Amino acid sequence: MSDYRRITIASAGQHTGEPVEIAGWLYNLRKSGKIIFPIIRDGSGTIQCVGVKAQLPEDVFEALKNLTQESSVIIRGKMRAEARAQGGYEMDIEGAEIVQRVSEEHPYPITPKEHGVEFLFDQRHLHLRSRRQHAILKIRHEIIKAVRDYFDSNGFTLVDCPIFTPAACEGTTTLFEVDYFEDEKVYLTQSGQLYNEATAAAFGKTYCFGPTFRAEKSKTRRHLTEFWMVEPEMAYADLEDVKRVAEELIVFMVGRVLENRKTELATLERDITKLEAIKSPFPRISYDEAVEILKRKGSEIEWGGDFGGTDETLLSEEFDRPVMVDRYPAAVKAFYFQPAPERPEVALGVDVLASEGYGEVIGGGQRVHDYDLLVQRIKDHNLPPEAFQWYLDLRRFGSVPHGGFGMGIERAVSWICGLEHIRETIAFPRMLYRTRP
RNA sequence: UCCUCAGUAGCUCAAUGGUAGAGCAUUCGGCUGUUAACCGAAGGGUUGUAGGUUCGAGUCCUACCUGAGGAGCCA
Repeated sequence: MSDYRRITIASAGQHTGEPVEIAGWLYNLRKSGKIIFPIIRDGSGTIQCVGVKAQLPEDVFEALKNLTQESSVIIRGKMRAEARAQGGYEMDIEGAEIVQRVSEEHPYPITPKEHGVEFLFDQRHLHLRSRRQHAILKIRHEIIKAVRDYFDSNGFTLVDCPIFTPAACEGTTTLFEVDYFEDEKVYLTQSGQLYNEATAAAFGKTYCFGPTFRAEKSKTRRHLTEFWMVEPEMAYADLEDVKRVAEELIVFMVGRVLENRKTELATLERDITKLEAIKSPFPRISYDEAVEILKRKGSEIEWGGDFGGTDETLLSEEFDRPVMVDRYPAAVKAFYFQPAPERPEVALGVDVLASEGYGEVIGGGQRVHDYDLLVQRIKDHNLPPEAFQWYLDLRRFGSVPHGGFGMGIERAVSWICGLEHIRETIAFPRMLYRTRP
């Protein structure tokens, strides 16, 4: 058996004519009396193999012919270019070793036919093996790698933030509470931003990347209760710097996916031209202009209100690439946003709305750097000042203008993949009514 | 939390208030180029739960459970 070199299916084209073996699982099997066509997947791809009865030992042929879906198997043989095959290559079987046969008493539940959402997500641990889910998670991986490469090569230092946090920003109604030993309660983080402001003053440019938890009873195709967010923060930066970095990041990320994940995008039947349009510069409009556009398009929005999901969709329809909306009314934004100097009723915040109606993927802006103003803001929002002493310290000891943003990874994946629902963008989604498997 | 819709075989779905069915999956048989292969046969059911209306309920009514879509809130 040592004559056969182990290869991945993805590299099949580099090994035509060589004796090789692939180790994987039976994805599907078509058979026709004296010839069988097992399709094998190994995590790197799928390939159709061909077994001819006359050219194989009787026991090997029979074992393969009666193999059940998702049984693990090692196939040995030779790779061959084949125009008729999907992917362009086919493997002629010379031998096989069945590692574990799925029993017919408990067959693999996910058949090649259609299934409902509830069933598939109950079987999520197996669902991940299917072509479509595999493609999505490969693209997710590519996006995360691109995000990290972007920040790492632009002078940012990764400094991760705590998951357990004391009750702090934006009230406790959307926080998951956790018992922390005897008498103390802590909460699962909603954002690393406040901590990022501390690390930015230590490192200049930082980012954190980790899970985030929101106990919102949101039941829509855009929400998870546990999701991953990347949050950069920069010292000596203003709103324009934040917008520039957000735009560069998105362009870089989309470019990487187009460059390295064409196959996966094709599996998802993604319209590539929509992604190719995502180039600098992005349109930039103010909140005031956004409200005008929305009113013209029939929305009932009034100045001072936040955008609803349909408003975001209406806005993004106006553009072929993401649109940056800045200078929101201060009242709808969090306490830490810096007010516009010439017009304090608006905050120096920016949201990036993805194209094709996917809504907000990035939210951020410039933070309050003045001590007295921040104290006032904390009071105005009825927050307990004692909880923010360390945060106020940052305005005592060398305060500088600074800012950053957060990007939800799953929303970015959903948008780039062109998905209907965010639940497919993470291996094991946590939603309002789903915590299993 | 609110609004709308849906729960029937392992899965996807049919079934005027009148004997619960098909395709896929599984098993058996056939087929040397199949592409969600195909052809023949078999097994597989407390119709989400609890009440009610009716001679008779998968079907009509009530409550509950589970799920889906949407709203609000957000990334």
